[in-house]
Amino acid sequence: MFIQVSANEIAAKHVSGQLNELARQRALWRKVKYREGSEIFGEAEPADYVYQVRQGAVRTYKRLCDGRRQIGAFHLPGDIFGVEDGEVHRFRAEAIVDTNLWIAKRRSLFARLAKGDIPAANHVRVLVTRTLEHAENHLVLLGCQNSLEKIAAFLLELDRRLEQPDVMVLPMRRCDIADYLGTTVETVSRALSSLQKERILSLVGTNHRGIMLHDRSKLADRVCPSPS
Amino acid sequence: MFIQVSANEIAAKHVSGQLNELARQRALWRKVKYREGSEIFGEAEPADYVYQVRQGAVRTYKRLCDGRRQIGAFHLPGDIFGVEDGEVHRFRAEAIVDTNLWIAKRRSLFARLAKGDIPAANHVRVLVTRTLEHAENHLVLLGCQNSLEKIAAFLLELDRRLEQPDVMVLPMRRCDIADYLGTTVETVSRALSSLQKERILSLVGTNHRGIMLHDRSKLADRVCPSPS
DNA sequence: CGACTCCTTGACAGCGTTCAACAGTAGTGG
DNA sequence: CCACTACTGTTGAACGCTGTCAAGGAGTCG
Repeated sequence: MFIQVSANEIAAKHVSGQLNELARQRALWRKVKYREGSEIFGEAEPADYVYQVRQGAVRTYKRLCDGRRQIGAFHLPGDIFGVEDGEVHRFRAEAIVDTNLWIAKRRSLFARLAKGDIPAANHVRVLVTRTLEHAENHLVLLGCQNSLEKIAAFLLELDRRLEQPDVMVLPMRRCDIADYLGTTVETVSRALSSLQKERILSLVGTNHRGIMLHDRSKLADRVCPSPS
Repeated sequence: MFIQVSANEIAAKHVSGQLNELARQRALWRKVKYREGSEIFGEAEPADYVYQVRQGAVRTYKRLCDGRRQIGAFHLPGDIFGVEDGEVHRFRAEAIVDTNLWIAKRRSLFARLAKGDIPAANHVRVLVTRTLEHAENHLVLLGCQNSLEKIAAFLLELDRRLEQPDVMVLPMRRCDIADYLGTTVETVSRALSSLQKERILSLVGTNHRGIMLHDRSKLADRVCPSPS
């Protein structure tokens, strides 16, 4: 759901043992490239494949009839997405930047489930559960947090997943962040500027896609941890 | 996630075949009663049991350190909840009113998974997937909808699940609705009053817990459907 | 009856959205 | 090389939705 930018290729450490096992059987997987902005699968489309990001980044989202959009997750190198229990996808998936994926026929995977392939079944359950856990935390963020807290939580999560790089380079635009956090580009921009004024971070590079965190503990103070 | 109020006992039609199969094996299940407001399980507590609502209603939620609360779901008669893939619960569960549950030892269920009980594994996957699907729709509601749309969506979902009763009686308080929708009691109250002024619904009964929908299509106009 | 809880309503302020203008960069073509 | 366009992000100003605070009504319970 977050970005791997410090390295373009996925790092083995980011793939759990179980996922590794699932992905290791390369006979199942096929390589596919998607250009920036192109659709990987649509909402209510048949869920015929399972995807793993190798390079680049993916956003999954739902859209309301009047154009409003809610991004459910960002998928980064190593992440597996598109695993559904039903016949169709409930989200639309697009490449945020030029992206390389591995895709696997879903039927071949589910055929193994039907045959009683317990490890395969467990893998699917783990993947779905991980997705659920992320969605649950996202609910709290959308329902309880104000705009500064949302941005802080977003940055900290990103920072954690990238293992605190010196500079994290966001592959997504401000409007993607806004639609992920349930706010607007202007609010995202103002929050980042505000944090920069407080010397908590620096915005660097083209379009300020790069972010340097100077004071992670101050940033953490801005977001309320989940346990009561 | 919504309330069964027209009948106190669960109706068979509300339990899918698969869930029925899981629940039918009563040898596994034990009956437990919870008083209004009492805790069924806590956040980060060991997930030793699986629960099915027989009578009453349950809320599951997370709380931030300063007291803010996000209700993830309401569980009604027939609903199974507390199924986790990990060792601990990620939500806290409380009885909204006096509630009767059936509980099953989780280990006995997961023992069957480990032994290669494919139907049992599928049941768990279906349950988790159903929870995920609800959470995904909830994300859109929290991230994209304004207060009137949230209330309208809430009411319509409730109405659908109750199969359009003449009067639906909410087991939850306004503050529960507010924390479910990411808003406040006052906003919930104002939205309901506003819809009543427009003759779309009537509030009846003690504490206005009863709601009669007069014009479901007008109410549906208030909420934007998900497909683009 | 009094105390309590829950809900509603009003007044007001503030956060965040909306609208608008502008800066910086990349890409294109003369 | 520069002009032009397109795109992204930033910032300012004004508005409005929603949160906050406060008061009061209605029902419940001891």
